Parts: sequence; structure tokens; C-alpha cells
Amino acid sequence: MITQNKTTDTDNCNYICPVEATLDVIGGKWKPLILWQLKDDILRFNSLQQTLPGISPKMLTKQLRELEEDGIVKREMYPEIPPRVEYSLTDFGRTIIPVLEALAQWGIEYMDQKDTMK
Amino acid sequence: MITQNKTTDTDNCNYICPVEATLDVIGGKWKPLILWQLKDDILRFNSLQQTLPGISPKMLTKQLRELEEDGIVKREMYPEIPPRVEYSLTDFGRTIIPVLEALAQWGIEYMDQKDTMK
DNA sequence: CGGGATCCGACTTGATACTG
DNA sequence: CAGTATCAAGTCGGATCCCG
Repeated sequence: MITQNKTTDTDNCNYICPVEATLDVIGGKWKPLILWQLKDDILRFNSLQQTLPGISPKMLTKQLRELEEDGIVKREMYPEIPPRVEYSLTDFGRTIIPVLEALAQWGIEYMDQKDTMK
Repeated sequence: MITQNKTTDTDNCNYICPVEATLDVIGGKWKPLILWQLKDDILRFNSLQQTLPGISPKMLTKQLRELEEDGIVKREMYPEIPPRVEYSLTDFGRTIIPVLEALAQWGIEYMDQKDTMK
């Protein structure tokens, strides 16, 4: 984590628990949101930025590059004028959707729980 | 993360996607590890610290307090000399175990995948 | 349009020492 | 044993400007 995020390959290469490995990939402030947006759609850079309130282009680029390196996201560039770049999940990236949905499911229950506590 | 971790209650109170809510609770560098350790055991402060390589007492305290506030972890103090404090998951905390296991499962597959890519 | 480069502050985290 | 206090270091992320 979470970020806080990317454990480098040089420090202890095997994680204590594999949960860490997953959170290194999908954790952080923006990645879950990006993945959530790409779950059902292919999106361009600008569209992505608009769905993510307040993200700076720098951050968006950085997160997308990391997701790309991890084999989760595919970046397709069309050399037109003006340029167009589309982002989508790779097949491997799609394997994480159920995990995201499990997280979402629990999040919903958790928020309900917090509401009833008020 | 997951931290970079705790989204304050003041900024937009409803998340874009509930995945965020979950990662606010279990994300970050240490929390998944702590939860993983408490999954099957009740542990004392020192035992926890020993299973988490390199965590400082300050960090451990902080993470445990946050988990406690979120209703995930129970802190039980025995006023003995020397003092003894035991940490365990609450019933609500246990509901997150399947989510952790889903994360772990994917993490294992992800690490395999990365190995074969080398 | 889709970024890269640079700068900078705020917040997180770590190391170390100390205490009831 | 189970922390707190203090200080230093690191990281994250935003702002701004620029380019092909």
C-alpha cells in the first residue's frame, strides 16, 4: 500500500502473505477507481480523468503506467491528429474483477453498518 | 493505500465506488498483515510486533487503534503486572476474512504469473 | 489530446529513546 | 509488557508549465 504502494522487488522478494502482493497492484488512492471504471468500458485518457474527480494528469499517467507494467491494463495508441489513446483491461486484468467485486460488496455492508451505528 | 490511507470523513462522504471504503479499512502497508495474523489467533502486542518484520511500536499502535475504531479489532487489556493486552478480530472483523482470502488467492496467482514471465 | 518535467508542501512513516 | 514522545526521513500527490 496501499501505498505507500509499490514494494520494490529488491526488498524481501517473497511477501509474508500474498494479500500484500495483490494490494501492491490494486491498492492506493486511485487504482481501484481506475480499475472500477475500466471494468466495463474502454476509456480514453480524458474520459478517465473526468470520471475520477480531482486526479491530476500526472497521477493518472503514473497509475496507468504501473497498471500497464503489472499486466493489468492495456494501452492502445492511435497515431492520429489529435492523438487518441484508449485504456482497457487485459485478459489477465479481468481476473481481478471478482476480487474487486468482493471488496465492493464488503464495502457496501461496511457502510451500512456504520450508518446504523450513528 | 492501500494507504495514503484514511480518507477523512469530511471530504466527499460517499465514495465513488465502495471498493474505496473497504481499502480505507484494510489497505495500507501494515493492516492486511495485521489482519492476516489475527485471522486465526489472538495475539499480544509483542507477538504481533514479532510477526511483522520491522514495524515500529508506534506504527503498530496506530494501525491497531484505527482497526479498533473501525470495529474490526478488539483490544482486551488485563491489568496485571506486567501488563497484558490481547488483540483479536471482532465478529464484524471476521466478516472480512473471505475478502482477505480472495485477495490472497489472486496474489498467489499473480506471483505465479510473474514467475513464468521471467 | 495526451502526456512529460519540475517544484513543492503536507502527510506518513521510521528510528530511537524513554516510561508506567 | 505495552506502549508514548520526539525527531528525522521519506513518500504521495497536487500545481504549474511545457511539448509533440
